[in-house]
Amino acid sequence: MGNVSPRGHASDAGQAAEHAYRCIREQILSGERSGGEWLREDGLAESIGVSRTPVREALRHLAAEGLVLYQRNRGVQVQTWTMSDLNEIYGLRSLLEPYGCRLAATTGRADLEALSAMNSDMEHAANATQPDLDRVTELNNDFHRLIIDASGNARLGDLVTSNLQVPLVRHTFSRYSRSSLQRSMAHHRELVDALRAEDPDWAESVMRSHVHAAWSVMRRYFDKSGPEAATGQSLESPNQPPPEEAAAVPGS
Amino acid sequence: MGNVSPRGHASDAGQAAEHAYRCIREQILSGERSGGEWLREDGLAESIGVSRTPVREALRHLAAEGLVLYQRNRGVQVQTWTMSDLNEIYGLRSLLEPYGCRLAATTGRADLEALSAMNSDMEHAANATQPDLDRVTELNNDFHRLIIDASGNARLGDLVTSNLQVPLVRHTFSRYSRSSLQRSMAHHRELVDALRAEDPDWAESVMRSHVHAAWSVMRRYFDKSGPEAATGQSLESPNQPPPEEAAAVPGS
DNA sequence: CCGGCGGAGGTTGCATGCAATCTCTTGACT
DNA sequence: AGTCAAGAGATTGCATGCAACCTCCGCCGG
Repeated sequence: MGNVSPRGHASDAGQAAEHAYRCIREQILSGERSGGEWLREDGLAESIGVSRTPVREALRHLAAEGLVLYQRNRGVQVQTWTMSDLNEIYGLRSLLEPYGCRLAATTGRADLEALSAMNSDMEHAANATQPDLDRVTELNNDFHRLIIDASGNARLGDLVTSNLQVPLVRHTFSRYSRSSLQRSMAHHRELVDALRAEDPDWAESVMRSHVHAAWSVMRRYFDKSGPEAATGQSLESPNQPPPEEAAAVPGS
Repeated sequence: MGNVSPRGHASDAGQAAEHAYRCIREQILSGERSGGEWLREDGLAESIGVSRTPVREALRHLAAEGLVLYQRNRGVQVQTWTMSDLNEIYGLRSLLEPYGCRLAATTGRADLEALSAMNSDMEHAANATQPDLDRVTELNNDFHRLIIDASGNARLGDLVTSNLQVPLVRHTFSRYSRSSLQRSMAHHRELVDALRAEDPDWAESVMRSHVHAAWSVMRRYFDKSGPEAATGQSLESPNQPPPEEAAAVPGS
């Protein structure tokens, strides 16, 4: 992520506010902050080393992105993710990512060399005796980002990264079975081929399959483990505040 | 617009901040503030009657939505809209709105009575000897909003209203020819029928046609008049004769 | 035992003050 | 005349203080 939003509407504020925003966002996305947890302005300000003002701006920004829940005069808490949220987000991603991929195939603006290199690195990291899943995740994000940027529709990239982000995806690959992981890699290779062929239909189809496959993995995992695993609560301290019923919602 | 965002992530802040946000947003969307215009915190604060702090928060929010351009230590200015922006936004709307409409047809959660009533009102307002285009615009927005809300995907509505808004659409109907306006009304009636039939393909198709038709009108107008008209600069004059250029819009 | 009430503690909401940064003008120098 | 530089003015960035509000606990009355 550059210091400026892709389209250049530059929602980055001053240094302190921007720093606070990234810190808090990173903590939420990484699962360091569990769903439902209260984010106190004072505490965050002290831990980040700035005053409350930039922290407030960061929290507002995160609220606009839907990562935190704002409640007037009460504070903000980390958003909790239900099965319904997951379905909403993947439903939209399965629409937008293929669209971006289709556009990228028609513009031919994608850097195929870079994409190929990422895939190689990714496979290397995934197939090692001790797979480096964090590295895989990072490369995967970059891969998707590069394609969506190549679509030429800057708002599309903004939408996906700002409004359709879920903490879970950070640990997505730790939930993939070996075969699912291999299929994901195969999808990536096929995507590059489709882009090279400049075949919009092909590219779109592969990407749609790719997203749906990921969706399936998440759904299965979510069903088994419940929301608390998804929000990172179960990966936290042994004793955490009462889970606040995050309620498994009947799928949409 | 309720005082709470549809999904309930409640990005509404305190009274002053929320009020400032709505004031400024309204000024931008209505075209009262022209593209490129600088928005000074101090001036806005005084005109709204609050201090700079809530104004700053409002501006940050608007920056996240892409309505204003933030530049560090320099200030914010109203976003300028190019043909490319228009295409990006309508490209995404032509994807998301039909999707929402499809979902609404499957959930059957749409209030068909209300939609029908809106259509009647809309036609009445449009067919009067002196068409009330502001009223038509308002009803049209409500109509689309209701459908997208009925999709059951709350994020979808958020995305469209928060990230895919353009000042132009406020005056969209003043740019419609009589025949285009009639077609738009016909689309609306057909949409209700498709929803009543609970036919996802039909509903999706009609909505896609509907958005593409609007896109075409905007593109044509934009080409002729240039961006400065789109940002509201040229609409300041007291007398606004409905252009009524008899443009036979090429069907999608 | 249960429900309503009031005060204390804690947290956010907003206003204000000051420092940092940018812009624009003025002036001197080449 | 053109270019560069320095200073004044203006504007944002951030910190802090105080008021408003919410929550929670203890207390009283039924």
